[in-house]
Amino acid sequence: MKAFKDLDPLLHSQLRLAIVSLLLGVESAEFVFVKEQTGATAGNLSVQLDKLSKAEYISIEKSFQGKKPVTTCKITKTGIDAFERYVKVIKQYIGE
Amino acid sequence: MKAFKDLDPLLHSQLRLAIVSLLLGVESAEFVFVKEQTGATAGNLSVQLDKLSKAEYISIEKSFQGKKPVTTCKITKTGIDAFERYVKVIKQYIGE
DNA sequence: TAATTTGGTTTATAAAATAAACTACTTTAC
DNA sequence: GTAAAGTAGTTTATTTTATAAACCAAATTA
Repeated sequence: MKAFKDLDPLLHSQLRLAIVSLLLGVESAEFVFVKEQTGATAGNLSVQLDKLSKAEYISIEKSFQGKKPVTTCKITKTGIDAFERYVKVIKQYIGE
Repeated sequence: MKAFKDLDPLLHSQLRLAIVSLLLGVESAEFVFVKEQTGATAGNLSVQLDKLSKAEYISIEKSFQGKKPVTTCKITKTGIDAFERYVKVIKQYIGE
């Protein structure tokens, strides 16, 4: 049974998957960097980071670097676990 | 660069991905079978099959088995190619 | 000091998923 | 034979998501 609901809908989104995948490879990343790497618009990115943050898949810290506001994102344990589950399911789909 | 738009949006949908993945493993499949395997509602399935069919990722044939209408789905070359591209991209995301 | 850039957020619009209602039969029960 | 229930879907309406556009505040540059 390939129940389509098995794929975590929070991760199964073009942009959110790219974000989480990116964050997995780094200690943390700033808003602007994530924006550049994913090619997302700032608005879209802001919304999706918020969703991931509310689910506690990532943590977000706001600070200042000199006078510039800096938004720093970091994946959480919850996020890593969810991603690993997602990978297991998607692998069944792509037959690996 | 993990541009989030690289993931074919037609395939990057919970249900449509499940459908295409399922069809890849069989010669062809009937509506009711796909519905059972994916756990989709008939309405949702009807809509998504239509989209895949319009993009020519699958072909749909309607016939009768005795007196019952039967909708038979089959993946096309276009669908297989699109799926293979999708797999390449998603693998970059899940780090394989 | 007026435009431009930076780093975002908020709000509006477009697209997708889902559910509900409906169609067109067929089968079963009375 | 006819009323109720089942099968195999489609169509339409509603809700949820994704995306884009508009906006804001502060800083920088011309």
